[in-house]
Amino acid sequence: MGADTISIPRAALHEQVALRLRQMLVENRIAPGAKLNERELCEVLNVSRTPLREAIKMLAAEGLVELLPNRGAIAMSLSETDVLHTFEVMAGLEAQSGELAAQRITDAELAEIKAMHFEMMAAYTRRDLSNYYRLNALIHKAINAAARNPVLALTYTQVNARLQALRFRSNQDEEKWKNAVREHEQMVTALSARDPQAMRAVMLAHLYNKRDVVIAQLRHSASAGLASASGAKS
Amino acid sequence: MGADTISIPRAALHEQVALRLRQMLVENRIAPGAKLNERELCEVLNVSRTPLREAIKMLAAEGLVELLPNRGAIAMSLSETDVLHTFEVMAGLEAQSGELAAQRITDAELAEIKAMHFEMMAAYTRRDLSNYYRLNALIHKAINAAARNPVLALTYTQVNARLQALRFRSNQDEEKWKNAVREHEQMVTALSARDPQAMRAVMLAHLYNKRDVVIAQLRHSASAGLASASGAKS
DNA sequence: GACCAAATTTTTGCATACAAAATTCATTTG
DNA sequence: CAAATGAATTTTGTATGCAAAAATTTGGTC
Repeated sequence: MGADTISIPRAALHEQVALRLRQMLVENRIAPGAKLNERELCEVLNVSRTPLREAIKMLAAEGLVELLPNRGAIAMSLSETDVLHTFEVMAGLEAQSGELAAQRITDAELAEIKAMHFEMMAAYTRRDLSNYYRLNALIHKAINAAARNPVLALTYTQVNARLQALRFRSNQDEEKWKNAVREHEQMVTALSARDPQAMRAVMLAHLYNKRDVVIAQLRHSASAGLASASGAKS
Repeated sequence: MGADTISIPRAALHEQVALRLRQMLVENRIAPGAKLNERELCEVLNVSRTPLREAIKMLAAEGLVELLPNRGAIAMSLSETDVLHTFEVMAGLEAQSGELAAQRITDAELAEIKAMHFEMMAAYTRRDLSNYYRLNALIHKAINAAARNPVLALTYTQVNARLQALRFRSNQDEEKWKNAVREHEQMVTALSARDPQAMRAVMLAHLYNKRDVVIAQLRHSASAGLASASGAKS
């Protein structure tokens, strides 16, 4: 995708608005199921309704908000079933991404991934959750890049966007974390061996474990008394 | 304006506009790489610029048009590389869809797919291309439905939308067609046996063969002298 | 005759205005 | 007092108007 000409003057207002709305949704500054009031958002973002509405339509196409006829838009809210479905797709995409990466990765890319892996191990050893997550995301991004398929990368990004909202920084339990780390080691091994099938298997297992962690946390935080205003449909 | 508004317009205008634009793009009534002139489209569709622009933003998020800053939108055009990448993703999605379908399909769904398969075989025997394609699409849709994952189905639809424009005029050669039919038979077999791995393998092979057919036709029609205004960047 | 520059026309982008629908609130009635 | 109904307000949906940017034409110069 175009990381090319970053024109200084100004980048399309509706694009900026879409960007900020995405942030607000992902950071849960707009609660799932909450209505997106145009007048309020106009004031907050200091734009008129036209670019705001155009941005909302884009987010709707991305699946981040839902359009209700004559009733505006509401922030998407994921039921547990939705999360399961989304992870199922993510697992397939990551598996393919890993499979392709094992076929196409360059020595330089592999070296960089190994380096990041060691950094991540350091963060893990220190129980430095913040850096662990940062490096984790970077590694997955690097694997994606090594797959050399921009359509796959875009699809991955779009599907992943849905899950970003429930990516809480809370620490997972020790054993699950240990498993995740071991899976990352297996990734490096499979990539080094250029073994697509091994890579696919590791990625699948990794994503399904991630799914279990998220689901467990969902259930936990749901029972933790937070007013579950989940409109959960679909 | 507004003397005779054609239909019963009380159903989200921008949605209707998006639908019609999608049709026009998929049917190549708007050439790949061509500029989408707002004033013209407003007249053709009998709407003002606001809902038209909202629809265009949706199509941009779907990847069907490309937004150029201060220069409007152009119809997406796929380079051969883009087509290869897209088919790669489609193959992964269909493979997963088939795999899941083999695990989850009901007897009733399977029976219906078998019935459609026989109908398709009839169309094949008669060399009735139109009905063959119709039934082919229905079968793939049914497999998707049997996978019981709406997120997967949506992702599939979105990625597939890009290829619809190409798949329009594709009469394949006899041998390739025979292969496709054999693969469809293998699908029915794998589904009947509830064999996810076999299903995955068949779907992968099927999609990659489809890819080859499309690429071959692309090259053929490209050399056939039509001045292809390929913009194609990604 | 060709190439370049300035002015005009188009076209896009954003803001505002108007209309229809939905929500809210008050009044009324059983 | 509660429920229902209808008016007032808010909110969404669409059209139009205005400013800036791009495309096009026109005029001039070499």
